Amino acid sequence: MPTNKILEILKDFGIEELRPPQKKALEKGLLDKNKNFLISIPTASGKTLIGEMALINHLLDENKNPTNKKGIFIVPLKALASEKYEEFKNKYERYGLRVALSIGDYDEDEDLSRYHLIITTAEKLDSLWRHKIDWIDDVSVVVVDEIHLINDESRGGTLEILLTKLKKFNIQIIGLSATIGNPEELANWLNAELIVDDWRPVELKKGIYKNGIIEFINGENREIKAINNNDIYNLVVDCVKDGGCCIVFCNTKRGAVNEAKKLNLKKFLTNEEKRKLKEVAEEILSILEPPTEMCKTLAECILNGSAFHHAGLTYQHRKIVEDAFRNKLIKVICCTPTLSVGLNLPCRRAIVKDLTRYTNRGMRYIPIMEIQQCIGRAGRLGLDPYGEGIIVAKNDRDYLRSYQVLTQKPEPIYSKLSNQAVLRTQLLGLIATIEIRDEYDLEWFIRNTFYAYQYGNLREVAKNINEVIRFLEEKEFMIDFIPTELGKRVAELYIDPLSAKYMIDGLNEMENEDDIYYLYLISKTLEMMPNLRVYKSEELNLIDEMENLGIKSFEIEDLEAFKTAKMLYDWISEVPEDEILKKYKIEPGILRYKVENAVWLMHALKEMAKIIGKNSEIPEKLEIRLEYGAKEDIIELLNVKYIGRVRARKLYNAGIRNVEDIINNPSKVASIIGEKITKKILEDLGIKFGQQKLIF
DNA sequence: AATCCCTTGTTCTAGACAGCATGTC
DNA sequence: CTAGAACAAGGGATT
Repeated sequence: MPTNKILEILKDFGIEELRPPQKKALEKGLLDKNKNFLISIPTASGKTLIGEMALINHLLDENKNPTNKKGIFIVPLKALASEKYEEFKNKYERYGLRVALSIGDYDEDEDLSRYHLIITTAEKLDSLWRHKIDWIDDVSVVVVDEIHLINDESRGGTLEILLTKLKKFNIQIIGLSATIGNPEELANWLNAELIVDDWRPVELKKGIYKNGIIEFINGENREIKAINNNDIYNLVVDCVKDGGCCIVFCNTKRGAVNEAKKLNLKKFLTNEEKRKLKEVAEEILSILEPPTEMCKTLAECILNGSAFHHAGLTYQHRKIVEDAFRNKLIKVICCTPTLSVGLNLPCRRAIVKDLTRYTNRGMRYIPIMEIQQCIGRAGRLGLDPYGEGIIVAKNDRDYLRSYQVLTQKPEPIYSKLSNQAVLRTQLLGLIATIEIRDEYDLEWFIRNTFYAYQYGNLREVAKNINEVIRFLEEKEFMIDFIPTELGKRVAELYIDPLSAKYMIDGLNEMENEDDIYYLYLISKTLEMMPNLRVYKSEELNLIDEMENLGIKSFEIEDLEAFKTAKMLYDWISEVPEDEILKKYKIEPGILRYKVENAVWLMHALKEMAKIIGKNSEIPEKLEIRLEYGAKEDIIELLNVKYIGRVRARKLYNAGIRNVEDIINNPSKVASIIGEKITKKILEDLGIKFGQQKLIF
């Protein structure tokens, strides 16, 4: 497809002129379908559009009709996938392209072969691959957003293996990356043309704030009027009173909340804004019934024109905060790294409060790349004359580091394939899908990884790999590179083989069938880490309870797993959410996250039980109970569409205990949960019953 | 004896991907 | 390498 055809399509969405990096990519042969690309340019400078041009080039023909080739767009977050899905659907369905979203908890359609453009995550694509996708040969282009995530300790290895697999096919790969230290290396490995550029649509002024003055890297200085002795407050007010808005990046959730509390901007709000903010605050309080402490704090901040944003918020909370910020109602968001990746949420002034962060190896500097991505948030196209990225330096050491961060190039990225958990999961995946059938395949595959490309010497990784291979063989996931039934199933379930082994051992050694024991088994897996912290005062009680269940090991990790199991038990016992949160000292978002993981792992445990011939009924029940957070007696009601834990409990207490009761007492049901919903439920059931009759 | 102030000790720390089933005239 | 806030506990002085 010639370039001008692409430009014509872009005009359909109002894009008249390309930006410099986009032009550069075209000049270097982006539309040559056999040429891979690595695009390393700043946030918000039009990376995605480069990927889109490549997609259009493959998916549409001269007459703007589908070519029936496939394109895949890989993003790092589910939230981002949903956002892109909506965007692409709006843009490309008019040409007859069928767009699908395929992420963990949501599938557009089981049969993705009918779609042209698939939006997904690396893990999901990997998982699809394990379930044997038959359409991979139709794929002719893959765009990988935030490809530098290959550097991520826990998830990078998966992306790397996926890319290594994709490279074997005749597929054009377009990697989109933030600015990184060693783009050449990554590009060479990908056999890709490299585009590096620092062009930005809005100028970014980088500066360090110290002693009441912002010193910009370009030499300018700006004195900040001190209203009080809170540096962040003064910086925020300085921006907000000119009609701007800010994002403050913090290194802890508590820090983000505390900063947000201190930023009272009432003085700068119009009455109209105050009224609307009140509505937003009420919306926040309506998410959870009753509202938790966190909800109340957030609502109070919002009345002041500020907000916090971190993993403790539920998705609904986050969405409300993000939207209110986009609508310029909320003037400042104090956040953890939740906002440093992905999401399009620009501001006029991005403030970095902390340069270090606590890790499992103690306090460490936050990578230059991450901070550059944070400050890259500054500058709203068409709204701000320029963006300001400011680091707050508390002392001389901070000042030096800030200067480094703002002027030096980011760290190089490194393969994280040495991560044992990733290696176990990935090698089993490759063996289960018969992509690796013997030692030669294995060696050949490893040689093609980024790891091998970077380190050359394979001796170190060979040791790791042999260990994993031995483990897989010993635990009967495979015999002589032939996957066993167990191995295949574990690969499909997408759990760490080590977790599968824990589960199987646990099921075999089980002395009783208490619900809590099953919850304990899944809490012991790596996938559930980190577990809840156990305080000294709790230890003896926990050990006591564990002994009664026949658990014999009382390492601190075991106690933590058991405490987590107890929390999950409370969840499925319908203990009110706010009570659970208080008791275990966590926030709503974290509870949801834990529960989501637990549902997945309980499903895996059920499958493990089936495979080794153990009772799978209890895990099956627990899976449903975890999903809804409910007791056993209302499971049947929960299986009915439109009935969740609250409606089910109401109905149950009123004597409606199963599907039959619903059908026989529609008016009673309607009086409890409303007529509209009852009608919907009956409609749904009617169809189901029709099908059942056919079977009889 | 109750209260207050200051010092010392202790605790705690970011984020977020993955599974589904169901046989068959 | 590259921490610092928040809170609890304890000691001593003051009222």
